[in-house]
Amino acid sequence: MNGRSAMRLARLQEALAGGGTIRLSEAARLCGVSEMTIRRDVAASDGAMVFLGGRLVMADNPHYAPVYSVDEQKDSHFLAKRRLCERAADFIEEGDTLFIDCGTTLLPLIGLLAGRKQLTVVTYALNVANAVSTLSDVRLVLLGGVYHDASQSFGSDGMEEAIHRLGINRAFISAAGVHEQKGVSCFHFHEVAPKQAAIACAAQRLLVADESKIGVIRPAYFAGLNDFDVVITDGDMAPSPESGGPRIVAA
Amino acid sequence: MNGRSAMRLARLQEALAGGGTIRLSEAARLCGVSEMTIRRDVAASDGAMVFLGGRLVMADNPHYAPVYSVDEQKDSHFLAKRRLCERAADFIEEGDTLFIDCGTTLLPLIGLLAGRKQLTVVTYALNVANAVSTLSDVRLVLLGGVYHDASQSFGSDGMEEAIHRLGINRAFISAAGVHEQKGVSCFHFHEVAPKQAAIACAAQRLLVADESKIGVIRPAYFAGLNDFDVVITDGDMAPSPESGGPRIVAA
DNA sequence: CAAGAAATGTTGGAAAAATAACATTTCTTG
DNA sequence: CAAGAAATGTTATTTTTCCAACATTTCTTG
Repeated sequence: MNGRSAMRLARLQEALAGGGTIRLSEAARLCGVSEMTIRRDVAASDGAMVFLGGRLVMADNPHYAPVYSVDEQKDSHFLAKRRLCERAADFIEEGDTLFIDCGTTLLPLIGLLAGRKQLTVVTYALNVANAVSTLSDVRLVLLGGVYHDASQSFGSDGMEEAIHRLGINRAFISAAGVHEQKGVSCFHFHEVAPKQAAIACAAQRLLVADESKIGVIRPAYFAGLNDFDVVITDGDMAPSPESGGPRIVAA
Repeated sequence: MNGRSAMRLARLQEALAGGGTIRLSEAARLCGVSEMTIRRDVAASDGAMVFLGGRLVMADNPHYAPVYSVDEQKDSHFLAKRRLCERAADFIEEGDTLFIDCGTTLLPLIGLLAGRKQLTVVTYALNVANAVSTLSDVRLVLLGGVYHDASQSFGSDGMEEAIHRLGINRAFISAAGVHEQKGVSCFHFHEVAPKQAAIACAAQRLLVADESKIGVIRPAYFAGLNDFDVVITDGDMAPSPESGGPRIVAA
């Protein structure tokens, strides 16, 4: 890549910063070069932008929209997650206020909310909020704060309190690690407070985790298995022997 | 459109709810029909989804909406807004904490923040937050609450207080109406509180409005012209005669 | 300023996507 | 269940996008 090429790329990236696409022809005109040069610029760049049917788009940085793509196997567990979310959606009732955790596990759940009546979704995740914001008939409450890139979510001091002020029927919680003895954990410590607050005040607590999480321990512990009413998973989990443990739903 | 077709469309829409795209071939496989049928489904539908270079996308996904488009003229003021934002960006200094208002006027400003050091952006708008979230070197604080579709922004009781707890150097405020006598106004009442709070505590207050807003009055009044230190516009605005009025910057 | 290198433009053909036309299957309905 | 209609599949054609090859221009550097 050369200096002028970098300038052009920066200019285009600027134009795309607010989202959206630019036609190749317009990009060329905007930069005062031929279309071929724009193509070459983009091809030689770091992949921040890509062409999609003659239009220039910001590449799917995971910060925005995860691409559903089976053959490209970007997310090998997508189909599993979808199945899990279908099971999870069965628990939802009309008029519910749902807490939906961050991560990609619960994203397919959003699609299943379309058409349901009188739902409210509470979340602290940007990707979840974006998905819900497109559903005109679902109310969205986003718990704000400082943005954390790694988990596409927000954290703040007041979040715990904010959650307690809401009446949450069902909390759908995701996790990076689920261990029979060592409990449920995630990667990022700022997720602990909102997760715990949601678990503390929701009428029903549902843990959703695909098999890759089962038997795994991650740095930030946030709950024991018994803190959940339902565990939805496609992994190996022995049904609780004694009463009092969560109900295990296989997907 | 027929029943099964509607089912397929719903299924695809579900898959796209989390954002992203589906290849035509995958969509066909997902629905168990040929690619041609999917094409026909989408063509006969209400336009909620569109094809973009062999991929299916939600039409309202701002990530894939055409931004700069001469023939499609979706936003005739795009170039003007870009110019305004270039002027606005001149005021930004290293280490600043910026309040950025909702709407589309200030969106091009985000692109101009890339590469600047030590910036923090405070906003209550989802589209602004999405744009900022892609900039790895800019800190983002999103003020959450209940989502309002019309302005793609959030509103909550505690927002005023939350803003007052932040140290804001510069507030970039947009408006739907700017009137010499009747002051500055917007469409939605929930925007009034955050705008006023930002104006109240920012060290520098900048109003950014293209010519279509000048001389216009909208339902929700939120400030007088004298509450601003700088007004950046490409419209007709007489420079303040007496001292004390805002500095007018033409773009 | 000449020679070489790098960048950009132009052109033509390969690949992919969009569309049209027609064949086949599936669904109604009497 | 036969006839017609609707839906879907298949194939061919057109259009568009993509890419490689070569031509031209612009930039370096001695």
